[in-house]
Amino acid sequence: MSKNIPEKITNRLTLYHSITVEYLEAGIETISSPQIAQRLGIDDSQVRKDFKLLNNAGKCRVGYLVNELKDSIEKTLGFAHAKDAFIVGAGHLGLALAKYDSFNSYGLNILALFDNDPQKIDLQVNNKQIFHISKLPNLVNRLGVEIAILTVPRQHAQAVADFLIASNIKYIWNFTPAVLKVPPTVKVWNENLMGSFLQFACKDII
Amino acid sequence: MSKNIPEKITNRLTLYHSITVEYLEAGIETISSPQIAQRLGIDDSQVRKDFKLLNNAGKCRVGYLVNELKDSIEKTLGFAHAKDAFIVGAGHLGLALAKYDSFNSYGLNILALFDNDPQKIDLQVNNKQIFHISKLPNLVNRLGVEIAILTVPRQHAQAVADFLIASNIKYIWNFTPAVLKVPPTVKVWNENLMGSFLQFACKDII
DNA sequence: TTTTAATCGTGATTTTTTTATCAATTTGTT
DNA sequence: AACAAATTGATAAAAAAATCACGATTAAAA
Repeated sequence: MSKNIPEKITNRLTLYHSITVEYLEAGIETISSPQIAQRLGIDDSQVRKDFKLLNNAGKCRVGYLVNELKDSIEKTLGFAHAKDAFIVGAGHLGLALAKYDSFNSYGLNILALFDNDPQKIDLQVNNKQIFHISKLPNLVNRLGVEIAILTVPRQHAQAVADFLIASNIKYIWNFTPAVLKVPPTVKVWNENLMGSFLQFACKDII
Repeated sequence: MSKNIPEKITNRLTLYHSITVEYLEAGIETISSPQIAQRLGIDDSQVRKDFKLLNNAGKCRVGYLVNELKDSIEKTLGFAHAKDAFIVGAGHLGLALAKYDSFNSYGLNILALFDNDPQKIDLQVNNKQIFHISKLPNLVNRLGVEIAILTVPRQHAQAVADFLIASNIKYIWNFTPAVLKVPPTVKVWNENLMGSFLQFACKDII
């Protein structure tokens, strides 16, 4: 799956996907590229070009079948290949992500949370247990989990990341503002909330 | 601020900024473009090109002064121009964002939260009060707030957005997976968490 | 002092992404 | 049945972004 689709296209595909979900719920069966383009404020030929990746023909004067479109986006983006992950840091953000059920339908399976606060240990969030961080290495190895979602405070981010790496975690989805130092064998994906906001803010809010 | 800096560059600038914060804390006074580039896995000439935007000369064989770099990134990205915002939806994600103090230093000032759950009304989070959503239109006008951070469940996203727009909100930072329908006078910034994850996942986790 | 190696600044080149264009097709309308 | 309008698919053109390449500069080492 996924011959390394560029970020921008992946991003647009997920937006198209959200729109297909909405159309299906509304009982609408077809959708056209200009409709989608207008909704997202982009060019309609861009939409059609993206759809070429999906091997999914449209029909002149009608558009695309919403359900086929949705399925092929899911197939192309690999929603089906569920990947297991741990959330590290059971603060509000960690809990919010644990409760975010969309993850599941997008192929991300949160198995458990970890924290170092004794008060939180053994609580359940959305059917996922919170463990003490010391239990992580063992569980990583037993369950073969490779992905960690890092939601600890910035000051602890690097130390916790080092611990995750020593425990065999291979992919870190980093929600902290720290820029992690990792060996080349480990991949980091920075969520960078502030960067996202500033992109927004710099556009035209002065 | 900001003569409309492209998204990608803004994003990199915030990453550079995080690194300068870290270097300052470690007491390191200079940093070179290859150092930064290696850390982020990008090309060093890219870093230097980005820095040209900052009007901030480096020194051959030495690099850039960390504190100057930090200041000019902050100036260029407009951290100083604080913008007020409301969080709409006091679930875990809303609370997490309300507690996220970095927002402040990046020029985003969260004034209050809103929800429709009577249990939550009047609670305080990080010195910000939770109001009933019905109080929002009045407060928007009294305080002149233009930005709303939308963290309600997907099913309610469009309805709440409509309400925000009717209340004079001009910018919506959308953390829900819904693709909002808004008039051209209103700007939406989609956070699109799943898109972000899939970009990560599609890279090489099969 | 001279040499060496690291780093900057920048122009040229390549690659990627976006936008524009248009013939062909299909549906609904007259 | 003929026509008008909307939409696809494909290609070409334009714009934007990333990478390469290299001379100039500077700090440290020989």
